[in-house]
Amino acid sequence: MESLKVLVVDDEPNIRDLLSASLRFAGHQVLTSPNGTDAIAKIIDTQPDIVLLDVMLPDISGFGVTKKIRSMGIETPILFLTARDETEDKVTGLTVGGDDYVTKPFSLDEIVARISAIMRRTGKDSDGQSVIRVGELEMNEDAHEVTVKGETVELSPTEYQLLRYLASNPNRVLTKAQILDHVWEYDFNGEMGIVESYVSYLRKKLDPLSTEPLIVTKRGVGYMLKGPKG
Amino acid sequence: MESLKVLVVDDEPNIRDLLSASLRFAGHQVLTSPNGTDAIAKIIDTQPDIVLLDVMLPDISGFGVTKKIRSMGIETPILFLTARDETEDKVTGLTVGGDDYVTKPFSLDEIVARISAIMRRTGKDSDGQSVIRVGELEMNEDAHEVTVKGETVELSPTEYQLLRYLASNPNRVLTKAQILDHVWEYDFNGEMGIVESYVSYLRKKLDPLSTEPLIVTKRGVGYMLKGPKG
DNA sequence: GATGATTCTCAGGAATCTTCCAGATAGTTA
DNA sequence: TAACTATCTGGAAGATTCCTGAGAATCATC
Repeated sequence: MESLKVLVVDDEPNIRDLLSASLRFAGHQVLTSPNGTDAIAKIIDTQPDIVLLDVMLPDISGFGVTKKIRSMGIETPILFLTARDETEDKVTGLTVGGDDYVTKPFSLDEIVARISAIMRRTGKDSDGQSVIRVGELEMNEDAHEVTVKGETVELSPTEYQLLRYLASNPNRVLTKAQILDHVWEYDFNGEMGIVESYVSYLRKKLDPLSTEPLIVTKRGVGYMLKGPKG
Repeated sequence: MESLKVLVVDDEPNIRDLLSASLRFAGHQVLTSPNGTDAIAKIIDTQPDIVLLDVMLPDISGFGVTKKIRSMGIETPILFLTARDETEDKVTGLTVGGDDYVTKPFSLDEIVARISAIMRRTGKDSDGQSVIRVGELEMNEDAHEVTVKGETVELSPTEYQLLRYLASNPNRVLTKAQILDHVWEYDFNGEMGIVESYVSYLRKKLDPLSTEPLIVTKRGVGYMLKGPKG
């Protein structure tokens, strides 16, 4: 995916920083805004490619921001950030067009994936690839479908996210800390042993179908998804 | 790697000196700071390329420092230093973006390697090469994979670190004392005989694949990794 | 509500790694 | 050649890391 101009709107500095760092690292240009009024001004002013918009803002709600800019003919796609307890009905009404939403707390990997999905749907992503291919493994992002040598594999949401993170970084060792930070929600405060458990789950599902083990353990370092020419 | 401006933040003078000396020797420009407040000021003031940041500081924690500077839009990558026991459950959020962490006690070689890795990932390293090549030996830093004449060799963490140190200084004799200081953790208080053991382990794994012995003994001096034209 | 899937923790056991030791080997000096 | 020293290497104890099954808690679905 090419570089995008992303506007992050959230009143919590922690969330803004988390997303800024992550998106900048992914190669995007990031602008931030702490409230609705400022956000509207920045959207008009800087014309971002996509807006990450918290629904609950101190002044104007994310809903209000959307109405405002849409009424001005600005069609920038929006990825809403909502608290989990806010009713789904309220949110689904918002996600017209290419928009989408994620619930807090989210995982960073999920945000990046959703942004890619939106850019694909709105056709603003030139080299948009919805299929991740690593050797015998294939992940169809649109269909959320995983196959190994053509055989479909059923994965739980967390399993899918873990595999996507590994498959996005083939032939590169990822530490358990990195995996935890990318795949699990940012407020997860459990042990790193859960990564081991999920790697175990994935292996049990994937390895029977592949000719050689896909996920290799680098003892003392982390895990790596082995691709061709590795 | 070109010369970097590195800020070392730790309240223990020993650690600061250890890292300073090591990084200066590696050709970097080093600044130090004993606490969080001073660190924030120095980061703003001097704009270092990377910060080595102890998590446990007398005033503001490493996390606090990170939040502060990130909220000011400073995206300098951070390498966190954490005690082993305080880590396991608190890793979440540490490795966001280009950041990384190492546990105390660490080995100096590991610090240098991690810095290189971060610089490669954040693209601030011009001649970023993740592969060390010495004659028939090849070390892929990303995959943590070692090959001799194309054949893969499985190494334990310590074996890998030792070989990396040797391979980073080809055709140059390294004393056992130097090797201990660079490869083993700074609080290691065993004998130098362990270097002999590990050299032996490496030879047993590497020599069967190479056309001539890779590691040569300079009796009374130390060891040397033999490269071409050596 | 009931059922089943999913997430997460925990603990035993397996596998690997680190470290030390001591006897074997090889190089050096008298 | 003999004695001495440095190095090599196999073995073993102990520590660490990883794997995986079992079960509790939570969530989703009917």
